[in-house]
Amino acid sequence: MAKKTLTTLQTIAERLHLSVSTVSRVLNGKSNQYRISSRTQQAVRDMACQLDFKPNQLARSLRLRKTQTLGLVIPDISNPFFAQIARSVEIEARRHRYSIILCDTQESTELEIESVRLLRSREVEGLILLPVGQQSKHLTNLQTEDFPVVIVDRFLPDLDLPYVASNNYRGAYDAVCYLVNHSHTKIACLQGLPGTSPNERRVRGYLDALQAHNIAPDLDLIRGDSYGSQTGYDQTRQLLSEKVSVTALFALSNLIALGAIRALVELNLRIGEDISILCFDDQPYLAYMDPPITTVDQQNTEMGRLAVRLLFEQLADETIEKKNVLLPTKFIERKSVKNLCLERRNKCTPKH
Amino acid sequence: MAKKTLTTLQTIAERLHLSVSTVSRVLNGKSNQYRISSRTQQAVRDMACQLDFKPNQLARSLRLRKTQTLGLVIPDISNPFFAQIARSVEIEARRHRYSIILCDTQESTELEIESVRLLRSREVEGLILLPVGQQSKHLTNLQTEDFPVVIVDRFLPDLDLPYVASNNYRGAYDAVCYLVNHSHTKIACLQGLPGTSPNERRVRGYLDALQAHNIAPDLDLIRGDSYGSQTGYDQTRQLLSEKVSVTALFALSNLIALGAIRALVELNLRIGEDISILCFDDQPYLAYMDPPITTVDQQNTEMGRLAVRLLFEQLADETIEKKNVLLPTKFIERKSVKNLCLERRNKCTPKH
DNA sequence: TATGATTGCACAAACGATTGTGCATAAATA
DNA sequence: TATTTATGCACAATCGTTTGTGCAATCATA
Repeated sequence: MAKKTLTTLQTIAERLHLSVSTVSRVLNGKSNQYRISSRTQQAVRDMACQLDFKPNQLARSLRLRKTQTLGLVIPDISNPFFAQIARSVEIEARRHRYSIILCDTQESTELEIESVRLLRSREVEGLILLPVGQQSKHLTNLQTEDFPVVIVDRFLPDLDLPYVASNNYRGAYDAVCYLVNHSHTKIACLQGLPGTSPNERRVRGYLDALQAHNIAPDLDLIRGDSYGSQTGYDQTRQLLSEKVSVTALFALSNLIALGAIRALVELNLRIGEDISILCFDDQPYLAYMDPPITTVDQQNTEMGRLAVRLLFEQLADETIEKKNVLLPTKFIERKSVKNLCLERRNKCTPKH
Repeated sequence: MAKKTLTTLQTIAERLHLSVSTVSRVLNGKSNQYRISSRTQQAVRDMACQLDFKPNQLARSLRLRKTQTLGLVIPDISNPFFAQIARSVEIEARRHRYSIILCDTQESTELEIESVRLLRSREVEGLILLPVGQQSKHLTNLQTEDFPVVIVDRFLPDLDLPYVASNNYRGAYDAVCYLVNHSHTKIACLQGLPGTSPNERRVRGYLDALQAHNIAPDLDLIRGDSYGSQTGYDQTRQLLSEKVSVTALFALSNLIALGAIRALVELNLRIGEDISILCFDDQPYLAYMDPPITTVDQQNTEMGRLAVRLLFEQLADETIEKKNVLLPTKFIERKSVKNLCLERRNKCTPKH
């Protein structure tokens, strides 16, 4: 028997010969404020429980102008890096009794635009936005209209919105220093999507680290155009057919590394011996590869949590100054980088 | 300048000296039905565009009793297996102009109960539910109240709700046949969470495959109690310290496999040589391990898509008979299983 | 016994959209 | 010209909540 007539305040009110307002007040804990007798209170609560009353959040939100909902816009939820962030966002939001509407933009700016519009149409109170990152025009609205939003991971230079991201520059800088300290000088950089901030910052870190060690960067060693594994594979094959002298690969994402590794295996190159590799984004499996891959880990969980926290600060206090946060990365040394010459050890400190 | 007074139908109506109803009808394409002059139509459209009118979906949903929203309840969105399903659910839902409210239950039945309640309170039109899977009491409500829902991955025996899952039995059966055909007889089964349907079906497939080959199953070779990597590690160490004769490990999830692999490496056992391993859930990285791991792949994307499709069938036609779907798995042969004896090759067909 | 304070609740207006019905004015027909 | 029909829109109810205000009935006080 489907109970098709859903329970509302009205249902309860009628059964008890009360008004909806009274019922509402009781269930919202405003009994004292409005002097509802404890007999009535009990009756209302009992009936609500008996009928399994679930308040209609739509009506509530409409009236209150508060939806207790955040929008989460993400380029690809199946990417573990993003999924980890999504998880901590959801958990942190739930702690505040907020729900998450999820939009996967499939790395398409068009879908991103549509998603933001949709979410605003659904009256989310704020947005956690992981932008595709190559365009920002559509986001300036958010800025000018002062809509609560926190940008995560990829931020956009000409946009003054609060963001939280890894300190990609520093992470890359340190990683390359590590390579150099292991006597690598011919280091290829397998980059992700050019024009996106993590990529640009990492490339910059790569270049600066080289220069800090008086190694003239060879721009031809910077290859690639996406964070995916196919790029890693293609570029590695291409590169090694041209530049046989490369001794190390610096992959700017774990997927790129995965592709590169496949190429290396096909080329019968032993990782950590014939060629070294080091990549961004630690993932559980990287510790189990043979050899285990040395990585630059990002604090994904912290990133999500912090984003939500910054967003709530905006919601609570509209005049708060917009903060930007760069989270430190963590270098995880494993066995994929060979020390070419144990003698040589330089000091290494970043420029910025 | 924050435009704090948001644009509503009223705003447009006032500016044009029209009624809200007229504006609403124009924007909903009912101009002809209600004979709105084309001059008025144009004016309304222009003004809506000029003011960047975004219809308040709350109000709309409340009135229409349709939220165009589905709830997605998932045990752990950071698990790539679930994340892939989530992605295809989101994409398929969006194709139908539906949004997804995401709830991560953190593998807790309690949070699952709370989530279902919350989502119903938010008036989602249906649920895609990946249950924690060991309790079903709280889900019988959905059944008796005839609330649209599709269960994914883990289904519950005493619950008559439509589900979509992999054919775990067949997948496991085939996998074990493969092991047996490679002359393994001492095969350990590193299981996931007992009591959950995928686990039970896989274990059943494992047992049946052994018996089909006249190998008496040793129940002591079935170990473990969770889908995580720690279990894989612990159980593998424990097992190999007791049962040195085991020649192959059948891991019921990729994370379990990962843990097992770590243990094997620590024990200086060469995978595919000293010991063989085979696992459920293909993931990109498994092809890049050394050696590449042979797996039973599940059609995650298809699972998500199908779940949404079944849900929409329910929404469209309430009298439709509830379908259950088992998707075939795909065996992916790589190099982690050694053929102990090239001579021996048995025929192998499943019992069910 | 008036008067005032207190108790306990109901009425009604919002929130922003949709939609059945009604009512002018204009055009078409008799 | 009188009547019908068509045109073009407005009015008001509704979805389920929340909340400011009002108003009886009861109680305490003078």
